[in-house]
Amino acid sequence: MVKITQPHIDKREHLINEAIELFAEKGFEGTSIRDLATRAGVNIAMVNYYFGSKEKLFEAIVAKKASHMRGVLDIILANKALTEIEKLDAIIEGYVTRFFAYPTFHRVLQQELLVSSRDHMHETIIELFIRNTKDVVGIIQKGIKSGVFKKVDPELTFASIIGTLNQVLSSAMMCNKLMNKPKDYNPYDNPQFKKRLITHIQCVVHALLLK
Amino acid sequence: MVKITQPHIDKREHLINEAIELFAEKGFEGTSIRDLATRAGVNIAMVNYYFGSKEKLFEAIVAKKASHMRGVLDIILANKALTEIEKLDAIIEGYVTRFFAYPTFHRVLQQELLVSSRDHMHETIIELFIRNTKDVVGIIQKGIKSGVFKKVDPELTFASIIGTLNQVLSSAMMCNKLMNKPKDYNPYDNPQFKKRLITHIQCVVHALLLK
DNA sequence: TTGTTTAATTTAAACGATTGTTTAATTTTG
DNA sequence: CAAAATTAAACAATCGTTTAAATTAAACAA
Repeated sequence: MVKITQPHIDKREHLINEAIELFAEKGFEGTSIRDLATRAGVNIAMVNYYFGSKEKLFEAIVAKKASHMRGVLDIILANKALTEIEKLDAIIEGYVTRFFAYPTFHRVLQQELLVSSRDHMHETIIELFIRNTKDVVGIIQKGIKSGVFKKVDPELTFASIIGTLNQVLSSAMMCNKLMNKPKDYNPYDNPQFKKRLITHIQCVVHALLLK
Repeated sequence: MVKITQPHIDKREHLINEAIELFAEKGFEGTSIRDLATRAGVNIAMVNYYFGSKEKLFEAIVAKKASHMRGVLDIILANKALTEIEKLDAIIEGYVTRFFAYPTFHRVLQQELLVSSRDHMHETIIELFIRNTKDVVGIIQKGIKSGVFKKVDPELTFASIIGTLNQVLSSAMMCNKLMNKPKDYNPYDNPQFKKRLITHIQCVVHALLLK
């Protein structure tokens, strides 16, 4: 007898992945559990069975995926062989690579940053951002103190890095219009576009910081 | 006899303004018409009476407020006395001023850019962005051709300008944490912070473009 | 001004549909 | 056989919207 349903190794993970796609497209409130259950091919009750509630599913999503950039940052920060500007270059590449690998997830995070009604979730995401911000700001400040960097605004410089990336990530349709690609094209699958973005942000940081 | 209700010159406008605040805080789907009616001090039926539907209320919001930057851009573009870099500086100041004057409205727009489920609304907002993008990109390309600007990526340069601004705008709580302000502080009311942001973005553009 | 008529506004109540969640029975698994 | 997973069905609550009656405002003739 042939199995009709896919052999999901971990149904929890499958639900999380499908939820990210739906949340990114329709938003958290705009996505119903029935939408999700249908799309994931499971019963309506399974979401509450696995996660307890819709909101806890959201927390599970954040808990599972949001801390990845921490590891990347820690490795770069611990690398004594890198100069400050090389660290920043590596961080930029790390961010773009990560965001391009999971564009829908980071769209969900951005949505939650904009919507402040789910207080706990909002603060959790901000905490993550703040820690990363302080690390990058620290590198910039160190470079300024040692005289390698010009005296810029460290916090807003990081805002420019992440902001540029988020701007590109916020709407695929907009990217496609600007690149004359068809409407349903996925710009985040395009390695040339990814390279172009990395180069641009690095250029911005170089121009702003290096004397 | 004293009037109990406030003398709203235009109830339509009052509803729009309250809706912007609620949509910015809770999102479009996260805001119920009952929420809005209660907050605005009107009956539940009034939203549909004035706008026809919740979605048309949203369209009314966009139609009323979204085209303002066009006028600002047109004036700057038509000013023959300005050099390219002066135009860009003026555009940056215009954008920051506008966004700081109506931070909640622009948060609503950003949300709608992230959520692509309401197709018509999504495209409308993108059209507005695209037009403005093309104008700014045009200035940068002109500067590059005449040899005044370095050969940068014009589209992504605009993404950096708007992206930096949107990043700052996306969460007041984050701004406050970075500036060591209390949780309920409104950073967009702070003229020094506004000046700081204008200066930073202009610095970025100068560093990136000027030889 | 006056009273009358018509239109615009506002209201409370109800509409059906959909929401997240729970239940209790059933099937699958180890 | 016991535990875990899955199901269909129902739960109360809330959603956007509509209705039909009540109120207010505007228009107009006398």
